[in-house]
Amino acid sequence: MSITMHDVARLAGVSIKTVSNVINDYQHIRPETRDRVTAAIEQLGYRPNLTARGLRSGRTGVISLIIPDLRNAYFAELADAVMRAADARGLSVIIEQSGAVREREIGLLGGERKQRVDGILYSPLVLGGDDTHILDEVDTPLVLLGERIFNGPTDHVTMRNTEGARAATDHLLSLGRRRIAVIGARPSESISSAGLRLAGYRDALAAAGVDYDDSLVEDVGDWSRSGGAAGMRSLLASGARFDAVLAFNDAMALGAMRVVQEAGLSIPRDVAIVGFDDIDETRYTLPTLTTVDAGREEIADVAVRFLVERISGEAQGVPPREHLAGFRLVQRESTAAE
Amino acid sequence: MSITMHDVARLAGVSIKTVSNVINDYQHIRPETRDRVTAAIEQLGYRPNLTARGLRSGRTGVISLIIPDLRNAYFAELADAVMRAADARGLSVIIEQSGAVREREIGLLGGERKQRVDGILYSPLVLGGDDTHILDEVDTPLVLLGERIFNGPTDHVTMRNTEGARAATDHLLSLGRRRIAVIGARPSESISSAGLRLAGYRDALAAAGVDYDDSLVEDVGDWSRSGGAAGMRSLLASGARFDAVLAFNDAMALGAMRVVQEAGLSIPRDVAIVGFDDIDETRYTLPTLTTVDAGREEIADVAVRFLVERISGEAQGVPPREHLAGFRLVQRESTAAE
DNA sequence: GTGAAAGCGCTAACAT
DNA sequence: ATGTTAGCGCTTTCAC
Repeated sequence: MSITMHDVARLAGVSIKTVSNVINDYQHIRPETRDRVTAAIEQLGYRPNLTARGLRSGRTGVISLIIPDLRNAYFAELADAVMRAADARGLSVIIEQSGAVREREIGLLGGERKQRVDGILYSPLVLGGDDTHILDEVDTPLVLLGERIFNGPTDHVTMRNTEGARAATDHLLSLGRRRIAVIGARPSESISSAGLRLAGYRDALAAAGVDYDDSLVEDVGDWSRSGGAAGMRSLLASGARFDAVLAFNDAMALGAMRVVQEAGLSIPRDVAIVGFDDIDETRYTLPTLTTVDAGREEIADVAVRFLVERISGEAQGVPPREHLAGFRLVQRESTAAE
Repeated sequence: MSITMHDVARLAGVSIKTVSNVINDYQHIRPETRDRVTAAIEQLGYRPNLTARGLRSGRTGVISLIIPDLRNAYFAELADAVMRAADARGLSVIIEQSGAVREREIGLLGGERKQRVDGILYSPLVLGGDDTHILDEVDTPLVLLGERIFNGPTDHVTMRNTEGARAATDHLLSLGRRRIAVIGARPSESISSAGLRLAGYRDALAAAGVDYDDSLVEDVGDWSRSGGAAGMRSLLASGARFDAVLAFNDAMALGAMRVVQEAGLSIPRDVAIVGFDDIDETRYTLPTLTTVDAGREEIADVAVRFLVERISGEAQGVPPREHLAGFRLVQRESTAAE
């Protein structure tokens, strides 16, 4: 059916080994032989069969990215960054959505399908520290993303959650705000985005001598727009007074922003708002949203690099690495000084 | 290294063919033999090697989805829908981003990488009708999405752009609005989302006896939030009077909405707004956005089905099919009656 | 510097 | 109903 190395070899009058050598840039080939082979490849429009190469070499040239949901802007942007980083190294990316369902999150690590990939970038949302052992049983190279699991058996790339939240809170404090509400806290969790960000918030308050008031801290189910909206409604209904809000992600910040505006309050005059993630959208809302860019690009670049180093064996024997990406507070209208 | 069929066969005391038969649900196997093999598979934790199967069968079990950019919410949601549809059929999806760059859009159809997939879902944004011949040269099964190319050599799944835009315009007219601005038009293009939607707008105006006024029609470069914002700024600066806006996608609608609000106008009182696409976000903005759900799920389902039928040969000889998904006007606050 | 041949793990003829 | 065998297209020893 399609053109194989044999066809090329025949046309060039060489053996298939020589064709293989040319394709793989083997050094010791006589230039004229190389030219003859190259010409034959050109003439026939030959393309190496990646499946056959994969069977022989054990590599597929594909990695997978396991995330909760592409409809979540943060993950869509992470996926974009990962695909660019992978592309730069000649890798394709299969995206698998776990839907933040525990069984799927675990199942995706074990199924047949992981056979199709050389390595996995794994961003769990449900799995926690108690599940670390699950990673031990994965024989495919894997780089962990996020903050659900620390000190696992694999490389890990994540962000400076605590420092980022602290910087965001410091910023609000610097505007003279003292009653800073939080949306998205999960007091029961310490090792999670929520827990780490809450710690940063508390650090900043403590350093400024402001008391922590848990009536200002909202636990919402879903880190979505509607979750943020619900959190804000609950805050308003509680009668608590506040002059600023730190939402633990941008989606919640935007949901909260809507409710604040509906309530007739002005942003930032009555309530200043800061989000987290720096999703694209935050530059176009009314008002634009101050947020923390937690280093998505860097996370993607380093994660892909770590994975490639594990796949190639370059990093063989190197103990699990941990990389914390840099962050940056992006100031926009939602916290503009008057 | 890993467990193969031979290992299973040896343990079960059968030949490797029998193991293959069991795995592939071949009918005529004695139940006890099947059980023995199944037990051996279980015991060894055997997983078939998909690469080897792929080499042998010529199928990879992977399809690719070529889209402009995952950071665009419409495409992120399309990708989500496609992945669900593919998942239901046991297929994995490789996403490739063209970045809406012509060379990449064409290049992705030809490179080595397409070898890794059984079929392609192709959603070009730059390629046009003049490029139809490019599709002729693709030997991999391909289903075309979008409205850049019609009557091409492949199956095509798209939406009812004209009818959707007409319904949206009819809705605005039914509210008594007569000066309906358009954002996102491209008067030079007739076969494109912009052209088809503009036609629907004009149809509705004509049917209602309202004159078409091209000072109300904004051509913006980018169908993004910032494009929509720029379009609205331009409209306001022009001094044109309008009491409604039809934006040709939701991102532009949201950008325009921001500018309208900044200008101190009320939505929907002063200006009613309708978007197109029904991205998730439109349910959470302030006000929520009336929009056209153009049948994204249906598009994904049908496209994957068409592709699978082409890959399997089921649809061999069937001439290129065209499917137009149903649409639905989703009424929300941005066009609420007072 | 190049060729011959083995075999990656599987499926599909063909046999039995 | 099950076993034998021959490749799928490539890379990789090992010769020469």
